[in-house]
Amino acid sequence: MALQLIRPQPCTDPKCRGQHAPAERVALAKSLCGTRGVQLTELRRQILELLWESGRPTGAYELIEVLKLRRPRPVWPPTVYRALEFLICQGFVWKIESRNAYVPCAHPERQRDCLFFICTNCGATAELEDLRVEQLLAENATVLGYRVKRRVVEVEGTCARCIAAGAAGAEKGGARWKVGI
Amino acid sequence: MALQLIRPQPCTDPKCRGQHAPAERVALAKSLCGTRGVQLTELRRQILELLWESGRPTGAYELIEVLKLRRPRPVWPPTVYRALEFLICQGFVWKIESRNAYVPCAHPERQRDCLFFICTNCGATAELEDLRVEQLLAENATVLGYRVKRRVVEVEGTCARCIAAGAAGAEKGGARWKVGI
DNA sequence: TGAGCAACGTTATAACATTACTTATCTTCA
DNA sequence: TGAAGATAAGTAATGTTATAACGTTGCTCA
Repeated sequence: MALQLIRPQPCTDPKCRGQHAPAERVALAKSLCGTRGVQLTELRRQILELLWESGRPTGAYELIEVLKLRRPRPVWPPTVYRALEFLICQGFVWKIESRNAYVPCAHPERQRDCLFFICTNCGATAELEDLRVEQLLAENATVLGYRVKRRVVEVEGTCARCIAAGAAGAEKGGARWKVGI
Repeated sequence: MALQLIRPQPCTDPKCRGQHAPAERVALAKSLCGTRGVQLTELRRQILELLWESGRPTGAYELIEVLKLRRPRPVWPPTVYRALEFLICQGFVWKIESRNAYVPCAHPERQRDCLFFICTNCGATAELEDLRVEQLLAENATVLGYRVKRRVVEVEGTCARCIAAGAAGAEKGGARWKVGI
């Protein structure tokens, strides 16, 4: 059951102009798991790959659909949610709270909270770090007396491609998986 | 069916050290609705009041429970979601995306995106504006070529009171409504 | 050889949200 | 007055997202 559509994707972090192939990112995750003494099992690997292939925030139930087609036996929600929890804990995946959907993390080796820019038209998601934002949030937290655990920064808008295409509410989809074989 | 527990709450925006009573905030909403030519109906007003009373992000189904007790006839999800949509559109309520829950807006007259600091222990939520954060996000959006529509900034942590109380995962609740009469 | 553990399977259900259609209420103007 | 239109709310059903609770598998290691 070979995977389809493994192709490079531009890294959306301006600090990293390179290109990342999903396979390469999955290999990095595998390697980090080795270092950390945890397992990137087949299911976990498969979910991480699917997220890389998708190219947009993807819901758990969408993943379940695809996994049902690609795996010998059907997969149920708790299984997928457990795998997602693992991937999130290890820093390989982010949850986009404003969409109840998941995206792969471009730089799991970094382990910092990121900002996300999400195109409401095509779903394209850009992930980046900005320490200045983190600093401002920390500063505000101090003023309020809060001890920070997690930052959720999600900016919804329209991406450059969709602006160029004049799209401001036309299509809704985004990438789709080639399923089967 | 008079409301209980209408008491002042500290404004969590450092730019505004005053105290806001829920009743006063509801009156402001009423007045703004008048100006805008829209109606703050009984149901909408009641939901806004409940959110002010609650003192923490409150889910739609929790509101439904209370409304079922306080209103002559039961209330169903679409009714509440419609009212919430109205309140959000008018800037009287925010949705906390990371919790699928709702909080009243301390300054509906302002109409800007806010930052939220949410205590994972007691639910206390601080709302504030920081133009510097907005600017940084705008700057990043420009670099990425995104046109910004909405910002979601939610910082999870522990509030000063819970830190002082040594609580780092004990209770889970927060304010509760006095229901009835 | 069976205790301990991590991962996954399975059923059921909780929690959050929307669709589609109906009914009520209010306004306005012929 | 009362018909037409607009706005809001009622209701049943359903869709979507997430977790609880318990069982099974397969591996490791004493």
